[in-house]
Amino acid sequence: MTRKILVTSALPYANGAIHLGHLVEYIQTDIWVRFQKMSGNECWYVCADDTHGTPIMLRAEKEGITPEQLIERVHGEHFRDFSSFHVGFDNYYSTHSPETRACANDIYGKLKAAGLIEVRTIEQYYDPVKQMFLPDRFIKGECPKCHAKDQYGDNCEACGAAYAPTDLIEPFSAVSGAKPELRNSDHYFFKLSDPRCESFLRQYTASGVLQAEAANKMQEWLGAPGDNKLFDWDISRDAPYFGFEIPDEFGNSTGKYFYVWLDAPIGYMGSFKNLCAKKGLDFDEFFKKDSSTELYHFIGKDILYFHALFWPAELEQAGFRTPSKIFAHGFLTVDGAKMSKSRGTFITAQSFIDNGLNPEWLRYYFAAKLSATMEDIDLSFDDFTARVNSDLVGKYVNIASRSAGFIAKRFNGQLAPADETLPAIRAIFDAAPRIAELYEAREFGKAIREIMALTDGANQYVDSVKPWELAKQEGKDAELHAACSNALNLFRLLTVLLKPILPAVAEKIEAFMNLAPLTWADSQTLLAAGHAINAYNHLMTRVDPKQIDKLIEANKQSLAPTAEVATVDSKKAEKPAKAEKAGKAADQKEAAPAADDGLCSIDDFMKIDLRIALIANAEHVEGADKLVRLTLDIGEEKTRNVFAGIKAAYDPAQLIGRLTVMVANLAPRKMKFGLSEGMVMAASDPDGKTPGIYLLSPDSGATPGMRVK
RNA sequence: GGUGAUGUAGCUCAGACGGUUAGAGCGAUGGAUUCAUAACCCAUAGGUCGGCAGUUCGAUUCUGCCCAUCACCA
Repeated sequence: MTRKILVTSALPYANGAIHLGHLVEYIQTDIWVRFQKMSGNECWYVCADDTHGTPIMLRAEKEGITPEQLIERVHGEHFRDFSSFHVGFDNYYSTHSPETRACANDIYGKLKAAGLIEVRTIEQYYDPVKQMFLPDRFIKGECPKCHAKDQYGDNCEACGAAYAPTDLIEPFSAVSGAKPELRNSDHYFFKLSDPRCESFLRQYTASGVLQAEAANKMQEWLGAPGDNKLFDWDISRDAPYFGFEIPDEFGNSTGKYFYVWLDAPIGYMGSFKNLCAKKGLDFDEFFKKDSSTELYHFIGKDILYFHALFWPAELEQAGFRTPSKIFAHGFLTVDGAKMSKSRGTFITAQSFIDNGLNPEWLRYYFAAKLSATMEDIDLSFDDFTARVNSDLVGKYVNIASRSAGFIAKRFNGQLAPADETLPAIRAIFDAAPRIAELYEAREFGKAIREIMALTDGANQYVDSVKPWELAKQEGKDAELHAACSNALNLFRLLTVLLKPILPAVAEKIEAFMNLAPLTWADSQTLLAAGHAINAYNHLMTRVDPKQIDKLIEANKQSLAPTAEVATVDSKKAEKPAKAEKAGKAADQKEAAPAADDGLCSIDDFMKIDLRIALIANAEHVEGADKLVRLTLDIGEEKTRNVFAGIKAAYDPAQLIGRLTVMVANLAPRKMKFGLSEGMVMAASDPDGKTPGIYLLSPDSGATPGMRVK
C-alpha cells in the first residue's frame, strides 16, 4: 500500500550562507525522504528560499542591487550548497513566486471571510529620514536598565533585559541614524485568541502531531484551560517592504504587506503547487481538508511556535488540511559549544566542500547522532574523525575492498551463488525490517548502531573463511569464489541499509557492482550466480585531522568592527509588533549572531562600575535556598539592597561590617524576594571542582564608594 | 529566580516497568594476521551509572534535596 507523503524542511532566509547548523535539518529530512522513496512510497520533498522582509530589502539596497537580484543570487548559492550535500529536493523554490502569492491571498481572504482578521492602530517608531517604520531590531539606543549604549530595541545584550523599543533612551534608527518618531499605523491582526483558534489548537497540539516535549511546551504557550494565553498576531507591515501587498476585498491596493512570517510557511504550499504543475500532480489531493495524504514539516525547535500554532490555525480556519506531524530537532553545537565565528566553528557548507571534506562524512556523522528527540546534537571533531574512519572506511568500505580483487583476478569478475543460509546474511535479512522502523521513526543513530553491528558480522565472516589462505591453496578455488561472493553480497546488502544516508557512495557501488538502483526490497535479495561486477575503485578516503584544522582555520573570522548599520542577519530581525508578545521567544533565536571573541575592550570594561561597599546589614531571606539579603553602603545617600547567592558559604552575621566590592551599575533585577540593585563579587572555581565561594575584600584604607578599576 | 532537559568507562553514546557479574563503538594495552589505502580478527584493562538522603528484601533505575551543564522564560 503506497503512501502519499509531502515533506518540507524549514525555509532558509535568503540573506546568508548555509552552515553546518542548517545542514542538520536538511540532512535529517533528506535521509527520511530517501528512505520513503526507497521503500516505494510516493514522497515529495519541497523547500524554498524565504525571501521577504526588511533585512532583505535593506541588504539589497546596501549592495546596490534590487531585492529580486539579491534573492536570485542567494537562491543559487543555497541550491548549490544543498546539492553538494546530496539534499535531494523535488523542488527548491522561492517564496517570491506567483504560487505563494496566490496561496497567501487565498488563505488571507478565507481568514478574513471567517471574521478572523482585525484592523488595529498601533504606535510604532518611524524613521523620518528613511521614511519607513522600523522593526525592533533596527532601532538602537541606550538600555533603560543598565544604560549600556548601542543596544537593540528588543533586549539588551549587556544585561539581558527585555523591553519595548519605546523604552530605549535616546533611540536612533540603525538604518539612517536618525532619531525615530512615534507614529500610528493600521495593522492587520490574525485573531489567534479567537475561541475557534484556541479550542482547535488545544485539541490539535495534544493530538500526537508533536513530540512529547514539544507538546508540553505548547501547553505553556497556550496556558491552562480557561486561561487563554494566545495573542493576536500582527501579520501586516507598512511600505516600503519587500513582500506581497495585501489586497482589499476588491483586489485593490492597501499599501500594507504580508509580514514575512505569514508567507514563509505558505511558501511550502507555493513550492508544492509549482511542483504539481511540473509533474501533473493534484495539489488539492494533498491540501484539501480531510486529505488522506500525509504532510510532515521538519523544523528546528526555535520555530515551533510558528509551525505548531500559527500555521495549523491558519490552515484549519482557512479550510485546508493540517500537518500530520511536526518534527522538531535540536541545535548543533561544535565541540560542545555554540558555533562561533571567532573560534572557526561557524562553518559554512561551502567551506566544508572547498576544503576537500566529503559531504557524506557529515551525513553519516549527523545520522549517527540524530534521534527523534529535540535534544541538541554535538559535532565533536575527534569523534567525527574516529567514527568516519573506523565505521565507514575501516569496516564498511573495507568489505568490498578486501574481496573484490579476488573476484576480478581469479574469476573474471563473476560471482558465485551466495549462501542464503549464512548467518551474517540471515542477520541482515532479519534486521532490515527493524532498521526500516528506526528510519521511519527518525531514530537514525539507532539504525546506524544496528547496521554497524551487521558490518562487524560481515568482517568476522571474511576473517573466518580466510580468503587469502584459500587463494594460496590448490583446489580451493570454489571455496575462495564462494567466500568472496558472499562477502560482496553482504556488502551489497549493507549498502541498501546505508543508502538513505550515503546516496553518492551507493550510486558508485551500483555502478561498480552493475546494479539497478537499490531499493529497500533489495535488503531481502541476493545476487544471481554469474552476476558480473566491474573493477573496484576505492570508494571513500579517510578523514585526515589536518583537513579539520584547515577547515576551522578557514572559518575563523577576525573580528570585523562590530555592528555596521543594517547588518542584521536574519529574518528574525523582523520583530513582530507588540501585541504578539508570545511569538517573541521563538523569534529571537539567531538574531544577528553576536561577535564572540572572548575579549573585552577597555571601553567595555569601563562600562562596569565597581565600587567598594560596606555591608551595613545582612540577613537570611525567608524561603530562599541560596540567597542572603545584603544592605550595602557605597557612599550614596541611599543604601543598596542586593541579593547574593552566598548562603552556602557565609553566615550573614559574620558579614555585617565588612567591606567588599560590588557592581554598582548592574541592571536592577526583580527577584521573587524583591529588587536586587547590584551584585557583590566573589570567587569560586569555574569548573566547580573545588567547592566554596569567597567574597572579595579590599586592602585596608579603602572606603565605601571608591571606584575599583 | 522559574520551568524543562541532561549528567552512565579516556571520548561519543546505548540501556535498565527496581533484581544475578551495567553495555557498544572508538581510544589504550597485549596477541594474531597480511586479502584489504596499518584496514580486519581475538583478548585484556577501565565505571562507587553527578552527589546526599529516603522508599524497598534489594536502586544506577522510583521519590526528595543538592551540584554541574544546556535551553526556554522572567
